[in-house]
Amino acid sequence: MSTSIRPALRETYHHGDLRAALVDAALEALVTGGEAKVSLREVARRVGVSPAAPYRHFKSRADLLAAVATAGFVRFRNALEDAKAFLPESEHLAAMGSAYVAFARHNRALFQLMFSPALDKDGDAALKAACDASFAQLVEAAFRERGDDPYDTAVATWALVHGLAQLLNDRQILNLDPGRIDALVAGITRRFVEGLRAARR
Amino acid sequence: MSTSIRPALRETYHHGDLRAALVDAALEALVTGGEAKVSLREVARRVGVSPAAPYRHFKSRADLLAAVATAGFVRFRNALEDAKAFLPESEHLAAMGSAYVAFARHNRALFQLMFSPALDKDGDAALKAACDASFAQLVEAAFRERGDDPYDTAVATWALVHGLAQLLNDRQILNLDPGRIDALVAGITRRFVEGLRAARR
DNA sequence: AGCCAGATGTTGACACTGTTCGCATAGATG
DNA sequence: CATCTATGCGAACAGTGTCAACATCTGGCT
Repeated sequence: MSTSIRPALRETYHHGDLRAALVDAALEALVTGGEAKVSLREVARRVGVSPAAPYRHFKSRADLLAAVATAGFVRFRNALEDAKAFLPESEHLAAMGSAYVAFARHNRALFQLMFSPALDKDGDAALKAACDASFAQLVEAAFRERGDDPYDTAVATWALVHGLAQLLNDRQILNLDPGRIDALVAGITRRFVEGLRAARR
Repeated sequence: MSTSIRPALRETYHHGDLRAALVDAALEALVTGGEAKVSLREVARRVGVSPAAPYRHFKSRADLLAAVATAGFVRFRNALEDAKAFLPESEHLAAMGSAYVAFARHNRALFQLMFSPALDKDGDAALKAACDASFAQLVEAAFRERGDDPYDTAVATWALVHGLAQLLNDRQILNLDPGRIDALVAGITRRFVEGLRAARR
């Protein structure tokens, strides 16, 4: 999984694939210490390289974070896709809703970063593409559910699961045992989808 | 409005109400430059005080941010309360939903800070209290709407508006002219509430 | 009134960060 | 082989959070 080849000391002057190694190290730092812990120097240190070396691959700290977020959106997209596979279309939206929240809960710091206001999505084409690819699936499923009013339906669904993910991650909702969270999320998204169908004309 | 009395130079050794002035300055810096711009030194500079002075009133930078967020939640609570005033109970939930999103849009940086994962809500009693007070109203209105299933209803409503606010603020939803956003939000929350009623047994 | 204790603000310092510069080296290319 | 370019190094700058020691003010006691 890790692209970092030489952990602390390396004998070759050039690293081989420093860029990927830096992103990996940043992801690790992100998981263990949160976004604040991801500093260029810290990441360089982990890879065993000089403090200025990352600048050959990233314009700035924000640029490194954007690369990490991009990697996150790729995983995110895959998670959403996996969720709906082998399921009838009628269950796609609910399944992806649950998967959306599950991803956020299992990748807390990464999810936070992916939706951090510090990221400049318009300035980074790769990031924007990875991000849009994730949501395209959600929108598509929403369209199948309510072709008569696809835009509002997509936005509402997206907002619901995104809000759930956000509130759970910020520990805003925690007066319940962790085991019941999955049931709660599944119940809410399911009921929401049923509500959509009931309102269909 | 501002508690800062002496803008740049002051003749008295003591400030008078430095704590409030610092919070005000931080709020200003937050609005103009985002959370990253809010540094203890910068804020001290704005108030015209030495770099270490803030430490007499705040344990750390995080502590100052928590104070700003607390002030934000007080405003937030008032905004929600104002929204439902002079309206029949049947419209409370929808009105507060719109107000929730409106507040987020009109106080972008502040809203981001209020829900920033960097804030330690459990560690700051005042912050937690101000935060809980805001949501208590939402929960109460949700309870009136669906007394048979209040918890899930409250969570779902909260998640929906929070997600909308978040997505709008992160410019995730922007393929529409600004004038129509209000209508979109109002439409979605209203339809959501109607869905709740239709599903009531 | 006069004095003292505590609260409040100042100065100076340390470690850490992002970022940039010029230099060194390795690998590819002719 | 010589050279060119990409990549890594080292030193330096300004800016930051944070702390400790010192200075000054203010309220309450006698």
